Amino acid sequence: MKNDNLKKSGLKATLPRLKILELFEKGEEHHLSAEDIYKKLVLLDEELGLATIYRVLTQFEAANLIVRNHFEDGRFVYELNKGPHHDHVVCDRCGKVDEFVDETIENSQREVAEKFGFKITAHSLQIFGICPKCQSESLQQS
Amino acid sequence: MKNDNLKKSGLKATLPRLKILELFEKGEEHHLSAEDIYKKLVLLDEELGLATIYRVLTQFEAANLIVRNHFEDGRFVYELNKGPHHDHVVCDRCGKVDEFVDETIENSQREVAEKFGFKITAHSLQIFGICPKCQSESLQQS
DNA sequence: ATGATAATGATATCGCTTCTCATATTCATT
DNA sequence: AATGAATATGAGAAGCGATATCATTATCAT
Ligand SMILES: [Zn+2]
Ligand SMILES: [Zn+2]
Ligand SMILES: [Zn+2]
Ligand SMILES: [Zn+2]
Repeated sequence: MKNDNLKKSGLKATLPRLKILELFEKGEEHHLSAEDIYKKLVLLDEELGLATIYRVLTQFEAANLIVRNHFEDGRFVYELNKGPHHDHVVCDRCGKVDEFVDETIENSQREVAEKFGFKITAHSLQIFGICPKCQSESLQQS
Repeated sequence: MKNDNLKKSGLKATLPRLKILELFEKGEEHHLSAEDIYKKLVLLDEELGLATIYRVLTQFEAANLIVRNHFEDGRFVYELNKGPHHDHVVCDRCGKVDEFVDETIENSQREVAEKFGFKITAHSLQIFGICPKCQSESLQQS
């Protein structure tokens, strides 16, 4: 039950938190910004204050329920934290996001950090490019 | 001569542009934000408008004179574009930045992009952690 | 049901960046 | 060197994502 999920994280089971968690678990879209969530809830006639959404996202991240990502478009997007860490391939044109896990890269990162004596806490890797669909669309234009 | 550098890029050799380029080439600090540049120029009694600095940085980047980076602290930093591409290791505590080049990672990224059919345009990789100096400082406290 | 504790939401504010537009500078041409 | 068309500058406003404030409301152990 969702209630328990929240309580295990030390968070009261409030309506806003349940709505937001539900949205993520419904999973129509994988990576959601605060604004995305706000708009989706408005459509469902479930309006929450934007401030609440920002707060809840921060709390969910601290509780490791969700993971925060920054795809260089000026805002943060969040996704449910299920399964192992992954990185992202992002289309410059349409915003499509693919996910990947690459142990070679992960290992090399650890080696780099070690070489500099850093105790690694996190990393952020995005590959930007043009997705197949957008490639074929530009061909048609020219 | 710096004038020619700018003209080759199709940019008029104006005072603001020369001052900013000079700051980068002096190289006291490697990664500079717009605000950093503004403050440094104020100290040198060479005040420019902040708007101009932002504009010039955008132009320099478009002209490939400088490279833009985002270290997840909410603003962009720029560095002179000399030599090959590199990525960054960033200290969460003090902000120290080390640079590295890792062909294994670069190659794996190309493979990932290929696997998804993306035509790669850029990537962004930062490793975050605690630098050696900050590690020893936390030891002393506890 | 009650009340202490914590959460919400409207709004103000923040920090970084971009936009606007009147003024000033650059630079090719005389 | 002076002229003028084209371009750049800078002060301030505005944009935008995110955070802070604070009076009101909801939660949940008792
Ligand atoms: Zn695309
Ligand atoms: Zn993801
Ligand atoms: Zn440090
Ligand atoms: Zn660098």
